[in-house]
Amino acid sequence: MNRLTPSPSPSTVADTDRRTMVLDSAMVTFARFGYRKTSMEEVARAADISRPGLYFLFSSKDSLFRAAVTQALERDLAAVEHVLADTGRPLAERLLAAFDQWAGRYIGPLTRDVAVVIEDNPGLLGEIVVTTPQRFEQLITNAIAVEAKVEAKQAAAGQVAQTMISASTGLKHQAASRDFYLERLEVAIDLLVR
Amino acid sequence: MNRLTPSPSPSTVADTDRRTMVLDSAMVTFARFGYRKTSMEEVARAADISRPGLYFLFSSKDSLFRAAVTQALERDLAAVEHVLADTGRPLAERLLAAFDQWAGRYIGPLTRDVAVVIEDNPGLLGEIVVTTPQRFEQLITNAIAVEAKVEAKQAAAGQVAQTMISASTGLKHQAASRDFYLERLEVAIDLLVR
DNA sequence: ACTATACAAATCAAGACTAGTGCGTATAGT
DNA sequence: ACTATACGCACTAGTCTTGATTTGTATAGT
Repeated sequence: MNRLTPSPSPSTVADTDRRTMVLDSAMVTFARFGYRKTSMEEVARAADISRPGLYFLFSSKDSLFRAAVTQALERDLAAVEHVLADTGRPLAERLLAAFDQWAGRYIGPLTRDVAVVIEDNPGLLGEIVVTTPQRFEQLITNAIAVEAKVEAKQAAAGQVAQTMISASTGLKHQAASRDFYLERLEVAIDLLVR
Repeated sequence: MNRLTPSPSPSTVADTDRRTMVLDSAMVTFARFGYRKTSMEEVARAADISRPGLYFLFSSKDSLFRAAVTQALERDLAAVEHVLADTGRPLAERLLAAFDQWAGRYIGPLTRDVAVVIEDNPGLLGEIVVTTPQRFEQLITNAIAVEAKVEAKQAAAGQVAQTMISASTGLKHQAASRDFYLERLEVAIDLLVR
């Protein structure tokens, strides 16, 4: 029906890039001012297109926001998957990098707003905000279970993953900087997968 | 000068109890409606004294709130200390009980408000809200260090304590019920002090 | 060592009104 | 496959007034 299904038209690739780029700048704008105080005018200006043009790409402010957040989360999850797949590196190292992609990069003074605007609008976003963390947990659990040699440790992989995620969540609230978050989380990971 | 210094008068004990009881009901009222929307009239009514009588005991709304929060935190910390001191019980068990006193009991639908009203008014409360958690961390660290037989584990006691607190903080945000919090934290503690 | 009553001053909630902003759509043009 | 312009509708922000609360204190009484 539209660009969600790949079409043979020659401009499809360019169109997809357009949407992607618009969603990127939209996410930044939403993060900066919050959902409510961000106008479609501002999003359009940031994306360097007209406001009606924006409505041509996204049917409403809601759906634009959902699409922007979905893209961001999906991208993060893909990065997490990619980092964890590099079995050449030690497990602890991969886990730290995975958590950094998932949460660490949203801790600084500016980037924090991204996490905030997502957590502030669960009603608008629907199930994405609950399913994506679940998929993240599954990825972490698998990465730990695969590495575990003893059976007992394999069974505990889920518990280790959950504890690690709780520690990460706590640190997200305690940490003022990405570096602080990473330092503390590295310690936590070492304690939990040793 | 006043009741902060023990006086030889025969009514001193009764006075202290009065203040204590007033502070208890005040804390409940503040938690229920928030600091701003709680009137001195309501606090007085809940404590079953007159409003001028309340001003006789506490010079202002600010100082009443500070005193109420301080007493609650101090009591929690004392309970934590007491639980940890019972060296007859296994370490993991004592730690779980300690965290339950510190955070777990403030997770349910009603009790949550206590934690919220404290976190919502850091400006009014001053340094209490930062020093008390530090003292809690110290208590946990000591409890772990004392138990550790190997030197290496003693050195890591601080790291274990910090990780445990981060997990607890994360769980406080993830958990809807006290039971969920306790189940997950028990797992975390077992993983960290095994 | 309080209670009951009262009071000035400050703060706050409610209502009404106005001006402005923003969403979604339509239309004409390129 | 868009841009430019415009329009109706809803909603929000700001302003003002008015009435009610609330704070802190004072005073008289027990």
